[in-house]
Amino acid sequence: MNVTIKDIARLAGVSYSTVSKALNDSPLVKTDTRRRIVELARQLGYEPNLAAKSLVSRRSMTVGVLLPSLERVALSALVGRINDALATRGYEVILSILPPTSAIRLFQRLQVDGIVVFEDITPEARHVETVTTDIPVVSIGASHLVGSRFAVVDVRRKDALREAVRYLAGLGHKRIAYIGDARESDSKQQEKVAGFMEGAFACGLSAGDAFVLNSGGNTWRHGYDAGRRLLELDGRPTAVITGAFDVTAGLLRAALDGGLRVPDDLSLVSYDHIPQLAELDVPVTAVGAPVDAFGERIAEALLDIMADSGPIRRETHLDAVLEERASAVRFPG
Amino acid sequence: MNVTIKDIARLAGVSYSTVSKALNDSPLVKTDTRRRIVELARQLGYEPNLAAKSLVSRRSMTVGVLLPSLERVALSALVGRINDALATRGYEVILSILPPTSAIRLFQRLQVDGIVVFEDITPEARHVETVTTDIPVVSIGASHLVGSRFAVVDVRRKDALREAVRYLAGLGHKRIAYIGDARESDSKQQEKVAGFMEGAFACGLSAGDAFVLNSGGNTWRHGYDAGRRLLELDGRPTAVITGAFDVTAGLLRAALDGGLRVPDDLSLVSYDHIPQLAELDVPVTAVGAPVDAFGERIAEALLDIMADSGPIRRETHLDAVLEERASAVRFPG
DNA sequence: CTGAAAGCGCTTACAG
DNA sequence: CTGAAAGCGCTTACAG
Repeated sequence: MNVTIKDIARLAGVSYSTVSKALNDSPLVKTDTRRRIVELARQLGYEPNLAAKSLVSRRSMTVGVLLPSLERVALSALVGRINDALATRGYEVILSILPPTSAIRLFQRLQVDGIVVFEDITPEARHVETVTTDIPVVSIGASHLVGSRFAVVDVRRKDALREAVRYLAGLGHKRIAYIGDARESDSKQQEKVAGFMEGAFACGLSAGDAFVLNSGGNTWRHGYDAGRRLLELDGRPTAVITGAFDVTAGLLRAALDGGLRVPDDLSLVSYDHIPQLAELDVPVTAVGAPVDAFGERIAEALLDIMADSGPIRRETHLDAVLEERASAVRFPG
Repeated sequence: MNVTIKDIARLAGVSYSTVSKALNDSPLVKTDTRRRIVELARQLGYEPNLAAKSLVSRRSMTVGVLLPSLERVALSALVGRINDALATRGYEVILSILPPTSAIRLFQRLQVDGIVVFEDITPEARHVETVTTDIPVVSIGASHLVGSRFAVVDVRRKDALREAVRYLAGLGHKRIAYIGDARESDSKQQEKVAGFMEGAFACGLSAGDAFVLNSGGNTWRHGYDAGRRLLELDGRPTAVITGAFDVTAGLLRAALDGGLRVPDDLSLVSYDHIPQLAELDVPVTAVGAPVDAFGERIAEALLDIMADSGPIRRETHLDAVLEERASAVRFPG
């Protein structure tokens, strides 16, 4: 059997309510007593029973994160940040890879205080039956979940892509390609494509000079494959904007393997704003919401709606930031 | 506020203990009453409070899985199987990517009934302080966790690799390479290398004819990179054994991209026994513990030690199975 | 500053 | 077959 506050109380010769207070840093207990109790708890390897705590306090101090997989680097990074941000506020984070409906049900039973949903990777999930819940939910982008206490935190993707085009055009590039997942089923990917097109139009590029190469997905291998196709292209662009970190990594590898010099032969700007972009073979210029801020804002949004007990809906859109690195230069370089 | 059994009881005009029994399919309650209560619960969207359940029943019906990431396909597949196997027995599975010490502490607080640990991917974790727990733990391979109720479930990797060599030698191949993560820090990878060497020795291959190409890691890109190196090799092997699914996928792509025909120019056998191997560009012969059985055995081992209340330690080693597919043929083909 | 009491939502003997 | 009671481990007014 596990150690309980009653065990500690018996050994310390106090009542167990005093132990409870001591362990929760209540000012109501004498410093001396508290120290003794805390030390005893440590020695006994006491871990509070979250079930009991949550039952009486009506909060579990637990947040559930529903995610499709950890296959994308940028996603793993973001989950890590969310975890850190919530841990700072004393929340535990648990993950589930169950289908949305089951995951939400599990989270309800566990009485989590909040839920974070990544819709991003599973467009199929849209077909899943709608789940309604009173638990505060933060969704990254839109969601099929209908909650009465609901926030969307998202990145201004369009602006990000527009900014990337403007930046490269400003460096004198006239032929620019967007390479990323351009499947129509995923609205977020479509936003990036739209932003790219708008940016190209605004910069006076013609349809022939600014074009989209659909990688068909956002993994390393999609990027690598797209990179190989890029190498064989007639009239290769002088600059490329990639739609996600893993695509960038794969494409960069393909380009370097193919004998292309980056940035000399090809300038590169990547969507996703994570430190890993600086650690690639060539440090890559990033555009997007910086992951630290992104994770922080997700955590904040969740804590916000958790603090509020009434129904609430809000949206936060993070501004894109472009961070210059060595991967893009003036053309002709 | 969420719906509780008291709410249901009031609306149904019965005591809440009757509701509890009805909802738990107790034979002590009249079929008629039960049906009425169950229907009412459904209508109200009742979800049982796991905290309360776990507090009184002393079991949470929850299993924690501690994993470093979901980056490897074979690992994701295995986690999925474990989840299914445990769900069948009524257990919920929650994941954590916290550092081992923190994850175990969280699982203790959540009062999970069992823990599954994947040591595999993080050799660094060995340096982490040892964690002792009374919660039943199943580790895939050895672990730095010291529990009093502990089981190891693992694959006979050596045998698997030996079998792969024997199979290819039996097909007439004389030059065979093992390509996979051969870093010395990871004992599991070392086992595969050792099995390969033993198999080569037993089949009478010389050191020049059977060699190891260290991919330096087990991801797709490690496999792809190794595949490119393979293409440039003088005296290329006629058959290759790869050490993990993602390595196989990357290497196969590199080989096909490089103009090599599989299996005509190169026979291929992959470690890891997952259905995804059949879905690659060329269906690949697998050797290892079939993932269904693997997941099932992990779940069984955990349920076993969970059923037993005393201290217990046991090891299960799964036999490797070789499943023939189109990727390997007789040499000269 | 400390302790006794009530109660969180549930299950499970026990009595009827 | 149904209900009243005790209790799981904890927190939190409330009394002292």
